Amino acid sequence: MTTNPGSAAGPQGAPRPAKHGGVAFLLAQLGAHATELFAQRIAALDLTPPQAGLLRMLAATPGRSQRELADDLGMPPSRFVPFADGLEQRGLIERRRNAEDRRLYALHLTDQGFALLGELAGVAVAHEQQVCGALSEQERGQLLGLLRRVAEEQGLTPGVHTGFRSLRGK
Amino acid sequence: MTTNPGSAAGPQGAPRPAKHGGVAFLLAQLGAHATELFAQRIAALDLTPPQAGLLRMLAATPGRSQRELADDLGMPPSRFVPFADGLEQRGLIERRRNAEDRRLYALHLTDQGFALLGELAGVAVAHEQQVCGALSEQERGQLLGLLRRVAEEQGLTPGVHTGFRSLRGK
DNA sequence: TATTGTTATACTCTATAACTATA
DNA sequence: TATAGTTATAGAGTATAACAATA
Repeated sequence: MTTNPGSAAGPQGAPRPAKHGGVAFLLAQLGAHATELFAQRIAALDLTPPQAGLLRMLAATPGRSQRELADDLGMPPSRFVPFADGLEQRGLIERRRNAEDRRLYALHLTDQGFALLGELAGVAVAHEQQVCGALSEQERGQLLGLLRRVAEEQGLTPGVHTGFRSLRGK
Repeated sequence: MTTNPGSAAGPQGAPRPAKHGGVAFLLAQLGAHATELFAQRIAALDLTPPQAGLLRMLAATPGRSQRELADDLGMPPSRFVPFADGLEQRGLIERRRNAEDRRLYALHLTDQGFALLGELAGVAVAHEQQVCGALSEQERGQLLGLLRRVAEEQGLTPGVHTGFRSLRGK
C-alpha cells in the first residue's frame, strides 16, 4: 500500500517529533539507566544484579525452594541451578535439605553472604544518591511515594523484580 | 518451611529486611515492567522495542547514518545491519546513498513507516494510561516533571535509550 | 591510513526437554 | 502420577574481528 492511509504526519507535514516521552517512556529509560549504573557499582563486589537480587531475597525470607526463587527472578529452574552454584561455591549461600520434603532445598545466606549483603547496602546508598542527585530531600520523598503507588497498582512485588533478563553484569 | 533452621535473621542481629527499595530500585523495577508491557502491546504491530525506537528516531531526525543510529541504540554496527534489513524488507524504512560521502547511508522512514508510526503513537497513549492508572492527572504531571529532572541531570538523551539489550520483543 | 557498512565466525546465553529422586 | 532439582542439548543472540569500498 503506497497510497496511504493513515496519518498525515508523513513525508510532508511536520511529523510530531515523537515527543520525547511520557511517564512510561521515562520509566523505561531511567530504569535501564539505573540498572546499568547499579551493575557497574556491584561489579566491584563481583556481583551481577540478579545475584544481588537473590541475596536480598534470601535475607528477606530465608529457606525458600529453588523453584520459588527462580520464579521470582524470572528464570527457569534449569538456569537457576548453575546460577546458585556460583554463589554457593563462593560461600555466600548454602543449600540445606528440607527434612519434611526431601525433594526441596532450603536456601540460606551464610555468614559471608550476610557480610557481603552489608557491603551491598552501602553500595545501594551511594547508588541512590547518584540517581537522585537532581532532587531535594523533599522531592525525593515525593517521587518515592508516587513510584510506590504506581508499583503497587501494577501488582509488583516489593523488593523483587523479574526484569534482570541477563545473567551478566552487563 | 518448617523447622526454619538456623536464624531466620542472620548470623546475629536482625538484618535490615533489605528494605523494599528506594527510588533507584523502584525505577529499575518499574522500568522493566513498563518495557515488558510495551513490548507486549507493540507485538501486535509485529514490532519490538528497539524497532519502535528506530522508527521514532528516524521520524525525529531523518537521514542519519547507520553507525550513529547503532550507537544511539547501544548496539554494534554489525548487529544493526540485519536489524535494519528486517525493517527495510518490510518497507518501513529505506537506505538512501549519501551523495557527499558515499560510504554512508542516509536512513529514512517510508510512507508505510510513517503510517505505522502513527499506529504506534496510539499504542503509546494506551500504554501510558495503563502504567499511570494509579495517578490523577495532576500527580501524573508531577511525576513527569520529577522524572524529567532526574533524566536530564543524568545526562540522558530525550527520546532515546540504549537499554534495549535484546532484539526480541520478549 | 581511517571510516562506513558488511560478512564470517566463534562464543555465550537461553529454553526445552529428558532424567533422578522423592512424594 | 506429579513435583523439585539436575543435566544435556540444540537453537538463538551476541560480539569480535576480518573484509570491501570510499574517503
